[in-house]
Amino acid sequence: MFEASDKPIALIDCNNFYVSCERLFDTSLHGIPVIILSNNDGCAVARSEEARALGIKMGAPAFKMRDFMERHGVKALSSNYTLYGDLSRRVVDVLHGYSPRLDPYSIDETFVDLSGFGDRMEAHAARMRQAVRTQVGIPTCVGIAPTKTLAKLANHAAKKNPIFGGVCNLMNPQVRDYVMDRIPIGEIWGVGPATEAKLIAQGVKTAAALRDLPMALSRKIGTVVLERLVAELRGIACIDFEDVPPQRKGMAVTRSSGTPMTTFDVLAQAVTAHATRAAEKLRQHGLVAGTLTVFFHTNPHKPDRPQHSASRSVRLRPMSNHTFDLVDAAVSAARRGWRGDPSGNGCGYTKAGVILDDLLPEADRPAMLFEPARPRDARLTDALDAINDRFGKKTMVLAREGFAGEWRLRADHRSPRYTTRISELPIVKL
DNA sequence: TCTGGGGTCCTAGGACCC
DNA sequence: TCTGGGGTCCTAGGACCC
Repeated sequence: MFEASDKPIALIDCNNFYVSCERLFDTSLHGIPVIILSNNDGCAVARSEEARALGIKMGAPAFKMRDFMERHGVKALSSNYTLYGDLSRRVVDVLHGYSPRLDPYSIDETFVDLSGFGDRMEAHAARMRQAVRTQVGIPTCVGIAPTKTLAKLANHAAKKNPIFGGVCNLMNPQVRDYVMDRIPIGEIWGVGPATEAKLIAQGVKTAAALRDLPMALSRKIGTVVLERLVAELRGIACIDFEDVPPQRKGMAVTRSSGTPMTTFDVLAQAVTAHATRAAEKLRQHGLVAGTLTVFFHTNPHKPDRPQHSASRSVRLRPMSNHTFDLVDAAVSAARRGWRGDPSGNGCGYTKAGVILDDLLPEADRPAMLFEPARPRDARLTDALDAINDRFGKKTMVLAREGFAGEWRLRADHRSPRYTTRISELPIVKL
């Protein structure tokens, strides 16, 4: 019924991507421990090898390790997604020269179809790696295997074990067995903490042991998801190679606020800003949305304080990507979820967001039997986008959003947007 | 005595990923 | 004082229908 695949898939993954991006423009960051902080400078989302060696964990809250970082000379930077996104695009541009079929998976990883290269696939992968290194400046590792899950595993091995020289090829069953015997299940793509605990309780500890788990048992432990994963480990491809990106299902703009939001007015400012940004993103992608959800909640890390969370959805009819439609819907949804004492003071919400669902290409938007008497004018959003594109984000905003930005986040240590802002270009001194 | 069964759709919540 | 943001997929359970 299912056949083991013999088509090689490569996964090329950038090493410590965010840190590597920063190091491209600031050589003083080489050889020292560096971490990149999440939005709001909250916790570590990327670490250099040196930071890893110090034991700094992914997701570690920054304020708890301030002393530790000072003692060990750890440099912390705010994240600069504009820069990372641009460099990511450049990496994919280079990869296009190495295979006709690419499946970009995340900001720092791309699956590459290597079928047709035969015995030369390893050498080809090494050249591809070198090209990214010299043309963009980012170090990478490559894993090759017959399924995506095994390619992830191969990539992991290439990163961990210098013996592979940056390219680990698991097309050979003997090499594959050797590696799988040594990889703990927690490192496998798709095995999170919950599944890991269940498997260990069953005595399953390595990738090889999971591969050999009977299918029926794997389904019992982790539904079809785990069953599929076991098949992938056996070399049976269950996760498609997607060289044309599928239609996206949803889109979200959510932010923590620098200070807790205690009045409806401030919450409405934040929600207005998020809905405005969500509308921009829709238009950039040429989409319209059919459902809008607003949520907000208090700080879950402070269980001793009063907690409240709310989520309200509205249908957008007609489906829309117009800033005014989305802001109207979002603010009225927020009002329905708002809970405050009689004087209007709320709980102190620390996070709010706008989520859009039922996305459709603008051209496929269904016509309404009764269109609104005065449809929103697209020329207005065109002008808005043109101005903000030319003069920078948030040059023009709705008054409702305000400029005070009591809810706005911190990013005290962000590096310049070297490659996407003329005013922030690096300066070369001769 | 005995009170249907099968199907669809929607939503909330869990798990996982980077 | 201070703990990210943006996604996907799956399941269970309720509402509803005939």
